[in-house]
Amino acid sequence: MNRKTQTRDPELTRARILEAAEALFVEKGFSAVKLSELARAAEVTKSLIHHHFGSKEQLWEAVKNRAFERYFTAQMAMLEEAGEPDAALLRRSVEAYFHFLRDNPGVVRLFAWTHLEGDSHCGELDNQLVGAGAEWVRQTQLRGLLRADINPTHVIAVFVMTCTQWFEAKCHHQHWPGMGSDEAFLEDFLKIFMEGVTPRE
Amino acid sequence: MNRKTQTRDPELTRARILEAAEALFVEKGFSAVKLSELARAAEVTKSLIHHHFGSKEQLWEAVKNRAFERYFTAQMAMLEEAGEPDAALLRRSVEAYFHFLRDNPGVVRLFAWTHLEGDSHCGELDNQLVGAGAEWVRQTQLRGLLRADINPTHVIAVFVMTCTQWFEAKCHHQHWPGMGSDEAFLEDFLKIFMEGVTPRE
DNA sequence: GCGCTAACTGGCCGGCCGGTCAATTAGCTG
DNA sequence: CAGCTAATTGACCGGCCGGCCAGTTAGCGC
Repeated sequence: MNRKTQTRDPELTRARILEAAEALFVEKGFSAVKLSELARAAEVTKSLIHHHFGSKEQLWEAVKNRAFERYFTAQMAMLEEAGEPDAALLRRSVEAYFHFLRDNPGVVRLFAWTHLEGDSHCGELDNQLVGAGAEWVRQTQLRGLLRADINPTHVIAVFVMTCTQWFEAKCHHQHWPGMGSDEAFLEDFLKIFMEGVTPRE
Repeated sequence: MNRKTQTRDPELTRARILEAAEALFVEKGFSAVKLSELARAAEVTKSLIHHHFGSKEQLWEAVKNRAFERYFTAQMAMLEEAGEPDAALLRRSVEAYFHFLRDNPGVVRLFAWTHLEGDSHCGELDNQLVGAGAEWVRQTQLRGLLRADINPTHVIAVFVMTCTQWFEAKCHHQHWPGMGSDEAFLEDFLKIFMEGVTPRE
């Protein structure tokens, strides 16, 4: 509580570097970031970055790991407080995921950079997330509350991908004629999605 | 027909540079590409690149413009050979778009890089594409063949975004447990999507 | 064939990139 | 308080980046 008025504080230094690095990497991607500007932004010498993280690449890995860890634990927490597997749960999951991405634009961009690098690490990370989600869908299908003729993983994938792309490509489609707000789009997507996964009477 | 055995051919040189540049930019993004490697790949001197395109930035713009032009005209062609506005047309449009992206992975990656740059140029380009598509949806809604309580632009957006993200984030979700092939996913997506936009009896 | 334009070449440049290193010193251990 | 570890500094490095320029020459109009 009282500490950190010292002149040296390696943990805080690491944190400052990580913070500045995440902001810059999120904005410009790995190769467009210069260590010099990063050092300036973190109010740290370039040498300190190397001292704490070894190289630019290793720092990039550290930034990604930290961010994806946060993403993962946040999703895991949502998952655990879920209730009975039914259509309402699916709807709430979509809403929660959409709003999580809206509130964490950095994660969305990090995912995008990572995809372009072809790095599949982030995908492996949420294997159990998707696995659990798909299992719920399957159970809901068995209870007759969702259409049974659709691969449960695909159900998860469809809403994850739509939400992700909405925020990832915002600059692309936000000026399309007739395009609505975040909430208006979410509502329309849910109309289509929920109707599409619900069994006919 | 016979020409191009000459020692000089500016058009072919430009084309060679554009070709090599597109391949490299698609793979690595703007800032990770070095003019030296690009020159080597195009079998051209670095000076020649500057001679024909001015700067690295201008070359990047030229590459994007050319690619998006191709995308635009291809979509426009599809649009013109469409028939009566009904649900079947919508389904065929989704299939056509999905397969176009599958067959043009470079375009998908260029879009992704462009989105991360925050460049909205590509979005403005297909304003009329989306406008026309939304208008069709609206007409189909008026004829009672699609649900009328959904913003037509959002209908277009949902399938465009799902298709795009499927290919953009392939490395992310291709190893998810239970994930199917391109065609299996498309089929399931169409089940959800078409059912979701069709009016109840 | 003559001359002009522009395609093309090779050498060069200033700057800054990521990274290293030796020296300094704060802060903990005993 | 001594002694050690590691956080921190600033000077420095080789390499290569994007870009420039003076000079050469192919091809075309006249």
